[in-house]
Amino acid sequence: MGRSGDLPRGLLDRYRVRPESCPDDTGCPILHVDMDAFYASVELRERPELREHPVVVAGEGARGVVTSANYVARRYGVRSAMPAGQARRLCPNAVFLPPNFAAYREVSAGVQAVFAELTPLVEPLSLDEAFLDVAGALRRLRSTPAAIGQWIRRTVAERFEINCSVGVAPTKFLAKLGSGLAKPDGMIVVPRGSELAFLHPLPVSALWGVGKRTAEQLRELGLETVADVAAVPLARLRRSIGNANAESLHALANGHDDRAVTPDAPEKSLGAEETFETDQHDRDLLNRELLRLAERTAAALRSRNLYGRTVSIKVRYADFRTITRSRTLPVATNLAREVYATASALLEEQVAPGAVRLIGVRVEQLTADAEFAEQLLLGGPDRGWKEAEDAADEARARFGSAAVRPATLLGGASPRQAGTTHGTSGHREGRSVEQ
DNA sequence: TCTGGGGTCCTTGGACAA
DNA sequence: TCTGTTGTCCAAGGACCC
Repeated sequence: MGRSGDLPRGLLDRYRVRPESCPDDTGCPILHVDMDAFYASVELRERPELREHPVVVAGEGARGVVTSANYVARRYGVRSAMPAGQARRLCPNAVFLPPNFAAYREVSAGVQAVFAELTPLVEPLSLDEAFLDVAGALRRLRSTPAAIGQWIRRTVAERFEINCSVGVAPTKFLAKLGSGLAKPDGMIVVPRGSELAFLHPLPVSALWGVGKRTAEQLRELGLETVADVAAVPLARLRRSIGNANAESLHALANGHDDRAVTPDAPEKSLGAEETFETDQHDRDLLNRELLRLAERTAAALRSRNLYGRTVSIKVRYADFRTITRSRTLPVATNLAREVYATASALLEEQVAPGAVRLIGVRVEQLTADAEFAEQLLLGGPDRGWKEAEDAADEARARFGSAAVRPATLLGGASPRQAGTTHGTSGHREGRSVEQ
């Protein structure tokens, strides 16, 4: 995907792969594969009669947002991350569907399996996109990067009835830009040696890490294009946007990006959050919601055999002001009871009363090393809780997630609308169309 | 228009130890 | 003993990504 919506496509035709021509892909081992309008495309597999209609996948309820829209809906101005109400006004005849993450995960796993047929060097970024490094596979496959890209596009379309776009380049950043610019259903090769010619006409928003705020700051410096950023003295950039951001943008703008494709990056944090259908003042209700979110987060930790040391809560007030408060525990945990106790204490001690629209729990400083935590638990007062939560996980696995719930949650309906809960994958695709 | 949910990374600033 | 420096950890917030 990438942020391709505002990029000058006309300049890029010479990089596009066509049946009759392909740019030189020598020295371009990195592929970025990105599904087109992924969630909407998965939905259309089940509802092919809607293919020519505008279709929008959006969260239900008054506060839902668009997570995906097919290209017909995009012609009406529907964009991902747009409030669903606004999308309805723009395109009243669109078919609105609630997200079905289980289906998206299933298709995503199938697509990942296609990648695995080619190379072990696959780095998934989300359900709908991944980097592949095919350098080591070229000889074995007796192929070229561009031919592999075309094979992926053909195979994914045949097996899953979904189109994808591919960028082929010497670096990850350029491959990702390429796939975004190739959309929909296309492929772009950025030949080695053409990096700067490809990059420099693009607007600063094309750079990885430049969002709305940073783009504004760059504009204040008089920088409009990637070429401008490449030419500005690094010290001037540092003063404006900070050291790390400046160095990263300056390097990217000059075509430098030596990041490798890394298949198994460890997770740094895990969490869950919920936006209420209506703003909530009731502290008891907020506490019950914290318990529900702590349960979800701790179960996610245990399913990955991870423990976390820092518990943080997030509260968004009705005016959208957002605060976070965190506390680091002496010992890492994956027990809902401990996560909840810490979260609840943070709420009581550090969060001022007020109308709350969102509440969340997150666990950070993750480790797979259970030794220290286990030692303290064994024989200690918490040992029974660990066994109880392990048993609860087993029961959920056998009988479903509703099989085991804390007593305080029984009968206490969430103030969210029914059917809006979901798993840990809250990914939205199609940032390219956000503006 | 009125803004979800899951994440990562960076900056700033305070506390504390060496 | 006092002060300054440096490094590390922690906490909070912000920007960004999908």
